[in-house]
Amino acid sequence: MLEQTTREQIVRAADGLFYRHGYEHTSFADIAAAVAISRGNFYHHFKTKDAILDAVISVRLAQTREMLDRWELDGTTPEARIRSFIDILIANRADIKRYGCPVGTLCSELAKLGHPSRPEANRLFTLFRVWLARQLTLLGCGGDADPLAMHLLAMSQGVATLASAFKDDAFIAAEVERIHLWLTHQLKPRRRR
Amino acid sequence: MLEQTTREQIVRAADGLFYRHGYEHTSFADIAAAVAISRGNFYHHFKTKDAILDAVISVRLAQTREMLDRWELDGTTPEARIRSFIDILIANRADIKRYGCPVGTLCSELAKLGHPSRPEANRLFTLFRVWLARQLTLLGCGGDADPLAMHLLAMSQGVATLASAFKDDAFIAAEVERIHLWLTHQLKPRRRR
DNA sequence: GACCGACTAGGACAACTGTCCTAATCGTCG
DNA sequence: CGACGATTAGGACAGTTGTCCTAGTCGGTC
Repeated sequence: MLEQTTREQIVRAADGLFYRHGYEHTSFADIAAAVAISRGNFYHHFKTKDAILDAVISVRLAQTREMLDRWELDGTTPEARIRSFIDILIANRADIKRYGCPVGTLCSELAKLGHPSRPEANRLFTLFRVWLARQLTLLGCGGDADPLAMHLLAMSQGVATLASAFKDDAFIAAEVERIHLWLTHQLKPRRRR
Repeated sequence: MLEQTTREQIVRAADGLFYRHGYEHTSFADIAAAVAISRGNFYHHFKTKDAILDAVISVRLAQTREMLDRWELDGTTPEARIRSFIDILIANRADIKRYGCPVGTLCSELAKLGHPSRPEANRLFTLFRVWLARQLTLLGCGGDADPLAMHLLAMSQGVATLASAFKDDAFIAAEVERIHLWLTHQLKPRRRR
């Protein structure tokens, strides 16, 4: 952890810059400056800008899988795990207010650029989608699990977009509470049947 | 309508390109090529790229006001007007699947660029926000009108983001139905009190 | 000590960016 | 007709972009 290879440093710096400034608005020079290496050295590790993007996406995919696994272990019930997902809006609210959701904004940008790595970025969404659907299936949602997972994803994306536009903490808190309530209402009737 | 000034043509072309390819990814050359004029002529109408963006935003603001006014006239009840808003997700689904919401994606991009016109772009959101809040107030939502308006905006933004990522018509239809249902449930208890 | 691959620095390269200038053309009005 | 402002074309300009090359340094292996 203390010692990082140059390649890891590059990916980490690019990850942050892509999130904060966007993929296209981040140049080779920006990343090289952030890591304090020369552009020549840079080229030795990554031949093209797209290659860096691919590396960043694959790191994000790995980190997301880790996070979902952690929630799987820490949450005693599927319901608690889903609530972990909902609460990232609170935990990351400072960054979300400034730069939006890292997944949503990246996918949106790559869509507009018509970038070949777009499908790879979308897998970040799919990761959350199937994980949420699995938790919902465990709760007995059956065939509705996937639509409900998509609905949860959509709500969190919407909150992130508006939180970034209006920079409103109270709005985030209110929406998160609303989503928690929605989940409660969604589950209660199923238990009684 | 048949005869357009060069300036209007430029703004219209820039509007479309900013939506489809993003602001930063659209160059002077792209816009000039779309209107089939020289870059020199271009400069005669707009001194800077930011000036074009400002013109595009102000046109979008005007068009949005027009649309809201039309809904105001066409919708016999506040409820019907709100449902007009919800249904734009259906009406514009083809573009939304490809490029996302014109308002949300522009605001997100300008946020990452730290662009000075960001507040102006956010006014697009505010237009919808206060309009929805007014309709909800008319329905007797009182102090909850603004939070409910924000919730409606958030849901539509979330649907647009995921629709663009997954390109799924059925998802859009299901979410729109869900939002309509939410509105119904939101209003019924208030009428009885 | 000789050697070799991994790593690094610095800069070259053409293409493109937004910006700006100059000269020519156009339609309109006196 | 002559004059004038609005419009247009074409290109110059410096700066930046992603890409690539060459030369040098370093650490470890025969």
